Amino acid sequence: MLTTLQATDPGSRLAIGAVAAGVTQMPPKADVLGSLKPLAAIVRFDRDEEIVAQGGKAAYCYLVVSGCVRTVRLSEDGRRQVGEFVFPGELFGWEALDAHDFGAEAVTPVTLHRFARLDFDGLADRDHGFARRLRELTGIQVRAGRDRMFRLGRMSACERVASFLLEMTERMNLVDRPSIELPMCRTDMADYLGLTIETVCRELTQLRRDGTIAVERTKVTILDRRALAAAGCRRVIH
Amino acid sequence: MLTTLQATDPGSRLAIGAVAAGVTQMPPKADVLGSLKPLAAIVRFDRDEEIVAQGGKAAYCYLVVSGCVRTVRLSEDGRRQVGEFVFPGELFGWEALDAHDFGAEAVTPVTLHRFARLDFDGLADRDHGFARRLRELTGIQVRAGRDRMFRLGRMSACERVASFLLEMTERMNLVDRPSIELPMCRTDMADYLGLTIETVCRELTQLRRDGTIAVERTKVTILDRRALAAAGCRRVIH
DNA sequence: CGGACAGTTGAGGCCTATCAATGGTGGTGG
DNA sequence: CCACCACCATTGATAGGCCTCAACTGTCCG
Repeated sequence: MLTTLQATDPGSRLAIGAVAAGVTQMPPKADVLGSLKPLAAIVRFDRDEEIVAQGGKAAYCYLVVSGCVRTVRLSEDGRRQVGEFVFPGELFGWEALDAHDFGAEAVTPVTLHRFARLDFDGLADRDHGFARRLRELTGIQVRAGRDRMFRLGRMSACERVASFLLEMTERMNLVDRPSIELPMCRTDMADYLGLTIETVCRELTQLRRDGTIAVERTKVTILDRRALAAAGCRRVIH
Repeated sequence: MLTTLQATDPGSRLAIGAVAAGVTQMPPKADVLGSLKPLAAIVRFDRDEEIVAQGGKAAYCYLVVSGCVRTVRLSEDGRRQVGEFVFPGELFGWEALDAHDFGAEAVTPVTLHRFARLDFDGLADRDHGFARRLRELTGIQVRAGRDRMFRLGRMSACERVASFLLEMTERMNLVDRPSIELPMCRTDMADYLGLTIETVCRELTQLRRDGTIAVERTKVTILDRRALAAAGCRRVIH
């Protein structure tokens, strides 16, 4: 509406287009926490272990050192939504209010730095740079959330899966490499994308048959990145 | 956040349940901006007027004084996603990075306070309280985004519409009153909920036939709040 | 009055969920 | 070492929810 999309130079238009197409922004692997590190406890969790409980008191937040974490919400009737996957160098749990609205679980064995939220806020009060980077991080997180909103609200299954694969290559810093090892199982992918496992499988198969990717269990090789980026338009004819 | 709200009493667990059911949290109508107000410019926009362009440079952010604003993303093929509706007392545009990933348009005639992002950041540097409230606001925004994510990814059309109506009564501070005047048209609702206008209509009709609500154009009266809260389970049998 | 527009309702089709069965892999214990 | 089991992934058949296309109504406004 009101498409006076005036201007904003041609470039930015394209950039947004890319985002809308599912290429989500990647958080900078900044050491946001520099001066906080001495206060960190190192904690480890096994695969599928619960790190924070949904509804649990938000006493700590975490920085992923190695491995992969998922945040999850489970509704009473068993429906499950994965909020996000968290990769090394990224934070989670710091934006909670009093309680964690999403739980967190280890997708793979993980090593984490754990910070007391009190220390966290204290540092933000003392250190403007830290507070500023925190606000920047906020922007990144909110933006990522909006990308996912578009994906869930307006993308077909095929597009969701294709954009997911592209997102993962970015998130895992493997843009230049064709092959990625997905840490999460199909169920996690499905609950992240708002689909069923079966549909995720079928779309992967479809992309494989098209010669766009190769799949063997958790390893996905992107054979044709351009086609993957364009994927999904096949079925959505407007 | 971290505001010694550490009273994770039994209630908070329930609260999460309610959130998962689609009752989103309402941002506090705090005057977050106290000391910034002198720097604000007052701006007005007519219905459907563009306030910030999608992809536009993020020079300003806004506080809604009166009226309602929607944030929108438009993809190249015309698909549209409404990111959020912004009501009086709430901010938008402050979390942008370099450019606005969503545009903003006036749903109704609106009056806004406009702030330069630079002033905004400057104040955050000087005023810990402001910075802290900003972080708190972040948490609220991220949480609301997650609620919508669950809605878009895991809720049926009926549930989405029902939870939307409940969200609006909360957002507009009309929880106690049965009748609300929705400021937005069906198209906006549909693009917010990831549905089509027709489906939104049909679900409203269904709720009306059930005796749960009464509808006349933009005015919706909630006849049976309990039934509305439970709505949608009808079609999702697990 | 007529035209534009938002909202509503109906018919039909597609996309995705559901139900079900099979194949493959890893772990465990005989 | 291999049988067995549990679990994940894949594929097929079918059903159903939501979208698409279309027609109609009511309202506003020139």
